[in-house]
Amino acid sequence: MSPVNEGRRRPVTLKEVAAKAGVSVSAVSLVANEKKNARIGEATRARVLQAIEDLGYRPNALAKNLVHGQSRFIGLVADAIASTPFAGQIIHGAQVEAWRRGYVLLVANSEGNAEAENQAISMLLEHKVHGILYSTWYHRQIELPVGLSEAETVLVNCFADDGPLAVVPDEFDGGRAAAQLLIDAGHERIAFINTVTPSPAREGRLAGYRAALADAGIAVDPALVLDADSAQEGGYASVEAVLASGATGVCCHNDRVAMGLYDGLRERGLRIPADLSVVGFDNQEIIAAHLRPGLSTVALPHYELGVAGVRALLDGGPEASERLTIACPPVVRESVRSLA
Amino acid sequence: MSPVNEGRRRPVTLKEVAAKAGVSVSAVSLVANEKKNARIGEATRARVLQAIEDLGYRPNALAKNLVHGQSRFIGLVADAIASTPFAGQIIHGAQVEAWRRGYVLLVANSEGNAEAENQAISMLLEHKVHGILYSTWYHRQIELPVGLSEAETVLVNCFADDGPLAVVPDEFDGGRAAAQLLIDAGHERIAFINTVTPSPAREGRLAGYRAALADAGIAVDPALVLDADSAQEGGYASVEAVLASGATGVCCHNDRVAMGLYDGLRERGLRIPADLSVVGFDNQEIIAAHLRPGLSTVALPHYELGVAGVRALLDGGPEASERLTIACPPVVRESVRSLA
DNA sequence: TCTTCATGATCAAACGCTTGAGCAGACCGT
DNA sequence: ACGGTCTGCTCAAGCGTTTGATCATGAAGA
Repeated sequence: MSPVNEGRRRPVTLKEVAAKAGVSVSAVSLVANEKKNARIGEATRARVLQAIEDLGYRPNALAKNLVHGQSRFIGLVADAIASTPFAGQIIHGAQVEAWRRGYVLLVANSEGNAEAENQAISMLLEHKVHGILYSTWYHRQIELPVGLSEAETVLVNCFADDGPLAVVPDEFDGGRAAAQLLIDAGHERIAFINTVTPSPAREGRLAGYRAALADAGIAVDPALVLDADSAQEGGYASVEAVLASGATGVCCHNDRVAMGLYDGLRERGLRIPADLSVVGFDNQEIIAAHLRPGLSTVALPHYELGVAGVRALLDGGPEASERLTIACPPVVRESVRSLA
Repeated sequence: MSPVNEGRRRPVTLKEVAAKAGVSVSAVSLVANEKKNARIGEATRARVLQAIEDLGYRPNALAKNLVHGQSRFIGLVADAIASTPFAGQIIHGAQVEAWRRGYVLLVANSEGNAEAENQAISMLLEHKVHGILYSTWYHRQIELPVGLSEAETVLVNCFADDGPLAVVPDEFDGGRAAAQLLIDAGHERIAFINTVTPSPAREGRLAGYRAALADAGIAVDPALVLDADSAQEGGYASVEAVLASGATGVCCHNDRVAMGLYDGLRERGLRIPADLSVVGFDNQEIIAAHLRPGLSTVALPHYELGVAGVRALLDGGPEASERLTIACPPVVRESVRSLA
């Protein structure tokens, strides 16, 4: 057995500490938890502390929870931990906030599989989680899994009819912010490459774009709203249309579309932002920060969604069936040319 | 209170089920767990099952664990859940394998902060995890956090001197596979853009590349091994050098470098793979699959690392201080031109 | 009729911890 | 000298389970 594998016997219990210190279990418990109004003499306290130290005692969180009738667990079920950094950011945000309040995250992923999902939820319930955060990697409407009704639930990045409180990104505001980036730079003919798959992102961002133009006194030309697949290929395929539209700037449905657009433009020998200003959406680090030129975009607040989710769960937050929207802040890089 | 918030009172216990069914707690326990050699009559069993159903009883996993003296938890500490999809894939792999064996993942992230990390480990220990998976988002050597010695540990995607068993990607094999992709296509003058920061990836992949060339009877020309920053910018900056080297194919230290290289080549009006064949490393989905043309690369087996980590933890696996290497399989797309 | 002996179910202890109640002794005031 | 108050600590019940030991019942075997 290697050196590092030493010392891993059965965990030390309160009882053992008590024996070693020559006091009762209660006394040790009192000392270990630094109970305010526990009356323990200095000498005894010191002896107990010493014993705890010597034995390397670690409280048993499970037993503690049992006594208190409530665990310090928060369950988080995600549908796609692996595929994108998005879920990771939600997890991270939830993690940090949960910890801050003395809670621990129990992570389960359902990877789109309904059965796995039910199992996951069952498992969370059996661990008597304080509540459950149900999250999706892209903002969408969901069918609420039945098991969820057994626990306090908050939906993160998704929502359901008649469902519990949902924490979602403010797509409208994001769309507006994206367009505003171009408007502020003096653009007036601004195209919008939207995705074809219906979603809150599709409708919300477009509406935001329209609102921004309207507010700026720019007429919304339907010819400037283009359809495309929401991946790189879609952006690439839209180059012709964008150029034909006579736009000087374009908002893309997401960063991947923008990336495809970059490719297509470059192939035609056009430069960004000299020949066309481009704005993305999502602020997907690996893309946005490293395209040439850096892509100005609007961030999807995944981390904040996680934080807000935990907060809503623990604090009660707004009533069920409501939506709590989180702002999508613009991120300025170099893909927008100022016409001023 | 909304409809979905109903019915969330204190969880139903065995005792309540027993009362409802008119039997003892033991009987219910026996039925609920389908104990093989428990002698319970058909009638009673049915009655109990009915009561369980009616009351919506869920066993309390915490209490179960208490009795058994061991929890079904596996702790996973990661250093960068949020930033890349890599950690997500490790988590996912670990999740799936843990579940398969009836374990649950307790995820903690340290985000590089030593104090947070110690807290995280403490928390895991207090929850009496069965073992801990300590993972990093890129393959590297680490200083083993002290707390880890208190639990069975497996390092994932990292290793330590005198540390516990480490599960890591086989960089050497990966480097070889990358080069082989070009060799098989008939290339003989193959460049290698390596990173400048020392790491197992840097040394391992290069060694693999050399070995592949040697095996193919191709002399290794030091002038073909280039240095670059390991992000898009590095690849972009290497274009000149690669072209000057007279190489017909190039292995990049990672997909991001390849992405930068794509950019640089395109700016010079050169086509991939017609003018230059490119091979990446990492198989970062969002990049590799969507570049134009699709990037042939070598996959980093993060998912498998997670799976193998859990397996090693639960099955004992090889001795401590050893390394378990996981293969990096090539992923063929369209960035390599066949010279045959 | 009186042991056996399955069968069906219950008892009670234990897991590690918390906590209100209780108890012995020291100290105070009268 | 005696009740009262404080201090320092222990008791014991209880959290929701599991499980080996135990017990009551009726049927089979002698």
